[in-house]
Amino acid sequence: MHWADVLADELLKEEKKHVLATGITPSGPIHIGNMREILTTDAVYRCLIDKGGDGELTYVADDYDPLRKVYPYLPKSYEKYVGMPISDIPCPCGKHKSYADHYLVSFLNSLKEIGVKPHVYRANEMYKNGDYNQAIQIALENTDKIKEIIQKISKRQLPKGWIPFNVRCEKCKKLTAAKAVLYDYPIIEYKCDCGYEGEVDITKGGVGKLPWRVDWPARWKMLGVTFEPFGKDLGTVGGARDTGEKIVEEIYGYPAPKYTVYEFIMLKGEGAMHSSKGTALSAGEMLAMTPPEVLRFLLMNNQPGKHLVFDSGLGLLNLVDEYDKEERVYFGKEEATKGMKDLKKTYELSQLRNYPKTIPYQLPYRHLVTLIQIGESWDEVKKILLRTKQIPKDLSKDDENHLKQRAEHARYWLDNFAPDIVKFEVKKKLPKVDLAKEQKKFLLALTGKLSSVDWEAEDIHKIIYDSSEKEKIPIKTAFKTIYQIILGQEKGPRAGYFLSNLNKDFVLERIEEAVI
RNA sequence: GGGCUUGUAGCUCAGCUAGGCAGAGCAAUCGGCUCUUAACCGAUUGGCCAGGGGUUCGAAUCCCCUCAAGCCCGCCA
Repeated sequence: MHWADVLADELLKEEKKHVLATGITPSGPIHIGNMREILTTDAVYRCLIDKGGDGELTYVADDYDPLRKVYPYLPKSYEKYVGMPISDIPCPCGKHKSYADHYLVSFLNSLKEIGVKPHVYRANEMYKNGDYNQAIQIALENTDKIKEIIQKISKRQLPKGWIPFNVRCEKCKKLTAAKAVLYDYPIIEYKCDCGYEGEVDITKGGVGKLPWRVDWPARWKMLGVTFEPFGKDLGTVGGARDTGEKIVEEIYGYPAPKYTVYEFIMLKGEGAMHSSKGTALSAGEMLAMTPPEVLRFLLMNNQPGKHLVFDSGLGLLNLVDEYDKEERVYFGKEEATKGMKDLKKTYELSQLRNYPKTIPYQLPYRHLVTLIQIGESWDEVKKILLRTKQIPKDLSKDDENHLKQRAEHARYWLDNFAPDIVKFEVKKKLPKVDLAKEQKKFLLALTGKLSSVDWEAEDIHKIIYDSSEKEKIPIKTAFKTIYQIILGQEKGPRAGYFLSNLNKDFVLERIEEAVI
């Protein structure tokens, strides 16, 4: 059984409306590791609905969290904002409503692109609307109990006078600097490090925030959360999950949600991704270089507890191939190889929305990578594909869009991540090369045969061999010569296919020019 | 110190959430066609399933112990 089905079954033991929650703090670029949380939950959600359950997928952006420090990717001037809620800090690029939105908006766009549609909550609005007021009041009434729970389970000593609420100083706007002096419902008197002394009324929204270890359980109760996964960093004994479980049950009188712990995603060669350390690829970038169904496939095909290595180099091509193979097997075009697990479910969960009824038109991705380096626009690529009969004339609109979309991803990958070995450029003019006599002889033989041949990959391929044999030139030199005069480099894509995708007259003229 | 995950062919891994013949891909070797850019096709080789114990008619699979590796926690979230 697919892991998502196992989790969904677990939830279905209780017949009620399930709230499947995810939450991420948009304090930096949101990366694919964070995306795993959402896609994992989305998978369970889909399985739940498939099985006839009732559920909702939610995403809480904790944008009321204070900025912890000036991250490496921030200007030094942000020093003055440290401690303020990230929804109250100006946007680094100036185009968004706030610092939080700067990262959140692009992540929400990525979610849309990858086919996830959660109900989005913003913590700053929930606090300011007063949604948290009751939870805050209950927390403050139970200060001693909460303190005891946290101290006992996390083995952490909390300071004297600690209360489960961080007041936001009215003067310096920081959540991290004010110390409560006295609590007398509904007023908290406080003294801030900035020198200000004041009081806030907790029945008014947005005057402060519950600390994380209390905020989380409060939110479970408030939203009726029944399932929420979390990363392995939070899964540790004595961590927020442990204290949260106790707090939600004993203070808020609500059962702790079910969960799964998910592993991190490593970037090949760079270790785990951390938004704060800058070793992260943003979800946006990852999606720009990877077709969305393929990215989903990567996560759906692996249990959440398995750590993944994302290879933004050549490994990406293999991943796409693997997906395409899965697709062929799903539609019965190919035998399953042993080891393909939960093939049907995995494929279906990889789809953005509706499952296709017939197999989408497939073009080998590696070949597409070559083609888009020959044709500058999709129209040109399409022309080549039609001319060489690599796609049928009556290709459906959906299939064309699918290919076009893949071409865009491949293009982004080539421009930003692909290793040089797969890159080339068809030079508009003959590159400067000193050809040896034997190379010219080979070209002469080649051009004579090429001019009279059908412009087919196999035939061209054969002619290259014939010519090299006839002129007694090593085949390696023959290929090298072709690449030199067309690409200005010594290696290139498989010659037969490559040339057949170029215009015949162009190739003949180029050879002629080179021989002179 | 604690937690999680992993350990299966030379490499990367599936099989573990139904206990029932040990599996794939790549590499290697041989052949086809002098074969380019992780692209061809066919065949062959390759394993004490980390080690030990237990449960069972039967264990890679379930339980316990040991060893090794990776990551996380022991600031904040």
